[in-house]
Amino acid sequence: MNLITKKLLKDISKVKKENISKLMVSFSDPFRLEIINLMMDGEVCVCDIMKLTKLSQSRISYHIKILKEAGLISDRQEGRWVYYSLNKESLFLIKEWITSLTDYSSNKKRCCE
Amino acid sequence: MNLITKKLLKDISKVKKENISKLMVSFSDPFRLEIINLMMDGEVCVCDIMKLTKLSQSRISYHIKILKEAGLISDRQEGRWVYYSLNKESLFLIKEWITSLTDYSSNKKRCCE
DNA sequence: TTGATACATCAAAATATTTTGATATATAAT
DNA sequence: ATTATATATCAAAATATTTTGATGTATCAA
Repeated sequence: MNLITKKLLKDISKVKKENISKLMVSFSDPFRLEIINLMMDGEVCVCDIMKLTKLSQSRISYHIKILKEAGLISDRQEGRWVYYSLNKESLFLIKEWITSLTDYSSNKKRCCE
Repeated sequence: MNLITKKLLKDISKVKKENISKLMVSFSDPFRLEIINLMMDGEVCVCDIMKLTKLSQSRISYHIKILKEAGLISDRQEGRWVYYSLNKESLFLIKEWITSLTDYSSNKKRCCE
């Protein structure tokens, strides 16, 4: 990896560090993973999630809030219902970050002697 | 997405669900992200991390343990030192999972009326 | 064999996250 | 107007994670 790439990556990571961290937190709960999974089939409302998971309403709202604040999902209100869906931009951001980890990490051996 | 792809994905996700979950948890702490970042330059020992981050030794060992149990890092002992490095296989696993999220999630609109 | 270094582990304390049940708000139907 | 539905928010309780400081183990050097 050359210096320019390295600098670029550093700049990117500075801007995105907080974002990444929040996104990662949003992935770190099994129920949130489950909710994310449901959203793969398209928009869902809290009531859908209730039916499909048997989680309580406030519990779902809590996790939805975490996902929303991380920017992982978007919402659209229509009458009484709020429809949530995955925000692909955020997913790309994470993919990009993971890719930079795999592509630019060194295999250099260390020796403390 | 056709049915075969869908079934395949389901099978993959069944096997990897626990793995993914653990990997995601391992990413969810800012200090662990920092440690991961250090490992991009190659192997590091706990003593390196101590110098570079000012975290206490037991604190680092704790986070290292989380990362190791998630399968995100590998270790190699040499004398008194243990060298840790990123496990690229795990990174690929995550990337693959994120990719499946972006590639196979639907934009279908929902309507509760 | 003694002392120093590198790291792991442990239990207790500190802190953070999650769950629960109650209440609030907004929309819509009667 | 009143009632029902969908969701958000809140404070308290339950749980989980993280930090700390102490102690343990293994390796090496003197």
